[in-house]
Amino acid sequence: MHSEAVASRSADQRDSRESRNGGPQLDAVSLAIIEQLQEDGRRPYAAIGKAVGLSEAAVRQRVQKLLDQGVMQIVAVTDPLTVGFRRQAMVGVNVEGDVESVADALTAMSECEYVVMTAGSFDLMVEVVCEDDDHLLDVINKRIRAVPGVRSTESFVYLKLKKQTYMWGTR
Amino acid sequence: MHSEAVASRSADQRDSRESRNGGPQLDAVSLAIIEQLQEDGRRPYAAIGKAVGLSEAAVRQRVQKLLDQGVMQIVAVTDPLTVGFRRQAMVGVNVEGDVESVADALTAMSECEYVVMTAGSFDLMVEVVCEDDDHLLDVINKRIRAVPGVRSTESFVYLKLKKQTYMWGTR
DNA sequence: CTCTGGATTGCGAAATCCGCAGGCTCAGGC
DNA sequence: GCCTGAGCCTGCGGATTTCGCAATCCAGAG
Repeated sequence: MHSEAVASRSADQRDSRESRNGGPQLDAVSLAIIEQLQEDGRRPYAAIGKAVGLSEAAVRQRVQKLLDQGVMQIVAVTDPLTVGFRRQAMVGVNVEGDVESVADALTAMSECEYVVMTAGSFDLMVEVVCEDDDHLLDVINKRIRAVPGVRSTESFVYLKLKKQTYMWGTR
Repeated sequence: MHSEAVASRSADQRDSRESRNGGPQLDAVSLAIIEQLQEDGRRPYAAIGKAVGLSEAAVRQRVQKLLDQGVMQIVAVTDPLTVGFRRQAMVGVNVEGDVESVADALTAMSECEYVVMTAGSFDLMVEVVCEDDDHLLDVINKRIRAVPGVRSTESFVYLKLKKQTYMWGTR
């Protein structure tokens, strides 16, 4: 019962996307479903179906597939300050040797919330979340710098978080 | 709706010791509830209640309060690469004059997912999410650098996202 | 044309969500 | 002591949602 124009356009996007990253294809309907769940992760399937033009069962099946494929996850996110983590920092890391193995080592540390390999004057950027200054100092100087291959680090302690959204996939 | 509540809540508060904790303190039970919802944002209230030792209705009331207070939000999060945003970058910004007004200007840009004021060799760090290289180039060189007060920028283009968790409040 | 595999739909049963009334505890005022 | 109100929890019935499954649709291959 729904728009065939959307379906044909999604075929084009599927081809171009798949050639880039080989990941699972997302058509316009799945994107709309994700958008709904980015507004409210507990929105009922029937309400989502009404919004995107699908039956409740179809939405449920697609959501389950998106979760199984790891395309999205539905989770609670919190403001770190209100749950007792008073010090955050972005840490730029320079590596000699294999960058990926260093990234894996940092990924294994629970204080590292966010690890990304970058091009530029840093090889890695890492966001660390700590309870206080001592904890932060310990993580940066004793844990991160102790990883084999880490040549140097530069820290940017957070003073104020101005914006943090989860609207990936929309716009 | 108001999905940026978490970040915007602490926006206009200063260095009062009390306001640093932002909202209300969380007891162990609320923390346990958050932990449950960080594993699965759609977990039924009854199952959460069984895990934390509360009735279904009590869990429901607490969750609603945590959402209303902006302590947490339940949302779908995705890997930007799999939903069509192929270029991301962290941008360090140096500012002359009022840092906060520059931060507000960047916050208003939809491509800026994440804006934080920092101490260190950058005054601001901004995460930018774009569809392609042209888009990224345009945002950095034409939009960000055009903001009054921006002295210089340095970009770190993302090569590979290694870790992205939402486990704040656990550990 | 037929067949096949994937996606969607409809529907009944089970589970969950929701609002509300009532009970319990703890401070604070009289 | 006694009362009162706020805050939190529990129990419960009805409305809503989720779940599993069989049937249907549809495009593409043979």
